[in-house]
Formats: sequence, structure tokens, C-alpha cells
Amino acid sequence: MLEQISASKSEILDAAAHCFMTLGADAASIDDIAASLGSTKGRIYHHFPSKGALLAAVQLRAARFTYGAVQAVIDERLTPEACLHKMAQAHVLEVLRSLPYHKVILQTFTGARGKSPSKAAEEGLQAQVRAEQRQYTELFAAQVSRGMANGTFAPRTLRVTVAGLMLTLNSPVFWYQSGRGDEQNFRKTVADDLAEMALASLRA
Amino acid sequence: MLEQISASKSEILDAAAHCFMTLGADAASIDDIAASLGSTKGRIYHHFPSKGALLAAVQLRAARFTYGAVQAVIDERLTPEACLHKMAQAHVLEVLRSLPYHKVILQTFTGARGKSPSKAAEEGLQAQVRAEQRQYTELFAAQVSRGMANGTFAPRTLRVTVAGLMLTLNSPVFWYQSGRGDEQNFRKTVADDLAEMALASLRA
DNA sequence: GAAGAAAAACATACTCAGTAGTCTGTTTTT
DNA sequence: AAAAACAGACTACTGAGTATGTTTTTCTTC
Repeated sequence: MLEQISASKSEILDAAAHCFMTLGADAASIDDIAASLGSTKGRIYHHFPSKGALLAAVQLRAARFTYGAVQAVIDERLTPEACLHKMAQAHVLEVLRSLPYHKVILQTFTGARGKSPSKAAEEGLQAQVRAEQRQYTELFAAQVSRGMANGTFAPRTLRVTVAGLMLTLNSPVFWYQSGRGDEQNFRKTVADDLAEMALASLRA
Repeated sequence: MLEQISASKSEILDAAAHCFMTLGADAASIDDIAASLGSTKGRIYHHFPSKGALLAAVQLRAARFTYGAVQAVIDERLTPEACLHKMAQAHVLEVLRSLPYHKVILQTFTGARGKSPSKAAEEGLQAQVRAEQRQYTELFAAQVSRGMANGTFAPRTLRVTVAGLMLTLNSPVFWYQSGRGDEQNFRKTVADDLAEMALASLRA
């Protein structure tokens, strides 16, 4: 699970995430990524067998970033409400920290799978990405479900509710731009606002 | 504003929206769209000067679909809460009706503008798309703002709040699949659930 | 309302740029 | 010395856009 990643590989992933974010996962070429590293294709293809594999690696890392950050604050002894609030804050802050990775996730999360006959290997990778993503949202679904049974949350379609919840928490991915002074404070504000909105949307 | 669109042009837009949705706006080729129409490139390039223009046309239509549906139910005499509720329902129902168009919007809404030096014409079209989209969200922002001043909504960062709101209302774009029996009822349920969630997320 | 001209609505066959992936060197580390 | 980590040149293919031909519609004019 914890596949140790070399420094060079990690650097490539960062560059790839950044290019995929700014240019789009399809439009960004391997040469673009290599150029942004001051390198050439050779370096990338030495570490990743194909562009699809590279993309999948970026997506997996995105999922694991948030998974790690959120799992660390889960405490079953808390009420579902309190627990979800901490999870929501942690999620938003982590998304803002590793923004490029999550922008890539959103791009390929629209259900638009290309048309490439994608070598079975790629198909497997994409399946793994989806599996880990679902596993992650399960963390939230569990608390929501607990809260609904509890009576603190309004009884609604679980799938619809959780989907809406995750979208709210991921909304900065669509508009957040780093580089404006006062980063730290603004991020905290955004995390608090969204966490409160998300919780409020659930309450009965 | 109301640029009359011919039947053939409209048919092309539908096919384009469908292809962009299933294959992704980048991966879908003009030939793909033509093939799905039982035609060839010639037909498409006769009506649209470029792929970018076609894409922009799809996006503009998406914005106008929802704009028309929502504007029709706005009634300033209602409380911000009641008005927003009706707007939210109308928005979701319209999104579900013209789903392919809105999937395309989301795909290109991640801020990933390609790298093409895009002839100034395309740049202008994209600007127009963004303008009409912003104009549309203004309809919602106005009511939210009214409600915050009113005291019925919690005082939060307006931009963040509205962004989260729109995302919640657009969430079906990510997971809704048509073709399961009981369409009408399910759509109504989704619209009601999301409208209530959205409103709940705003209340003080 | 028929004949013919003009324009619109396509089809077909090309060009050409960009890009994923490969193959063979060359350098650096172990 | 051997293996890992790259660079650079090359191939094969896809896909946007074009240029020209062909069909259909529309618009006249008798």
C-alpha cells in the first residue's frame, strides 16, 4: 500500500499534476511535463510505462493525500456531527494544500472515459483509482449514515446526500487560486465556512 | 441573444454534447460526432468554423437552458428562502433534462484552458461563455445576498457560499445515469433532496 | 407550375502539425 | 563493472482543418 516513492518519481508526479491541472489531462503532453522539469521524455518513460499510468499515479496520490489527512482525525467516540466537522475541515485543508492533484481528479471524475482500447493494465489502474476513491467517501458515508440513524441528520437518500456533501467540500477545486497574500488565514476561513455549510446541509 | 438555430444545427449540437459527455471534450473528435450523426466532417464544418466554436456553442446552450428555466420561476415578492427553493428545484430538473450539455460544462469548468494560441475568436467565445455563466450564478447570488442581509441565512463569505451552493445543485452531473425506470419520480426526489440540502446549508 | 440559376447543405479526399511510444546511446550512481 | 537514470533522435498514427466536388433546396422568372 505504502509503495515507497523515490524523490525523482515524486518530483515527476508534482510536475505532472501541475501540467494536467493547467493544460488539462488530455491536452498536456509528456513533452510538456518533461519540459517543465527541464528534462526530456526519457526520464518520465523510465519511471512510468505510459501516460495513462502516470495519470493514474497522480490520481492515486490525490486520494491517498486526503485519505491520510482525514483518517487521522476520525474519532468514533465523538458524535457523528462533531466527527464529520473535523473530517470536513481536514479534507478541505488538505485539498488546498495539494490542489493540483485534486484538480486532476475532478477533471477525470466526470465519467468521461476516453475511447482508447486501453491495454488491460490501464483498465486495471483506473479500477483501482475508483476503488480507493469509493473507499475514501465511505469514511464520510459511514458518519452520515450514523447521524441519520441517530436522528441528528435529516433522512434523505444516502447516495445523493453523500455526493452533494463531497461536492461541497471539493468546491474550492473549481475556483481557488493560490498566490494571494494571507494564504493561511484565507484557507482556514474557507475550511471553516465549507465545513459549517456541509454540516448545516445535513441537519434535520 | 435568441439567435435562431436551424434544425440541423440543433441536431449537431445534441450529438456533440453527447459525444463530449461520453468521450470527453478533448478525446471526442469531429469525426466521432459526425459518425454518430451518420454524416461526415463536412456537415459540421459547414455550420461551425472550428471545434472550439462548436464546444463553445454547446456550453452557451447549457447556460441558456438553465437560465431560461430558472428565470421563469423567480418572484421577487417571495422571501429569499422560498424563492431560492423554487430556483434550486427548477435548476436541478433542467440539468437532469439536458444532462449531456451540463456534463460538458463541468468538464471545461475546472479552469484547464488548453494551450492552443487559440485564434482570438475562440478566446472571445470562451469569454462570452464565462460571462453568461457568471451572469447566471448572479441570479442565485442575489437571493443569497438578500437572505444574508435579511438574517435568515448565516453570514459567510459570499463567493465561497455561492460556489458551494452551485456545486451542490450540479452534483447530479457527476453521478446521474438516465435509463432506469421510474425516471420522473426519481428526478423529482433528487430535485427535492438537493433543494432542501442547499437551503439547509445556508440557513443561520 | 415548370425550368433554370443561385445558394445552401452536405460528402470525399487530402494536408499537416502534434504526440505517444520506442530504440539506442550517454551519463551517473552503486 | 554493472545497473540505474537519464538524453536525443526516430517512427507511426491520430485528428483538426482545408479544398474541392456533389447533391439538395430555394429563389426567381416566365
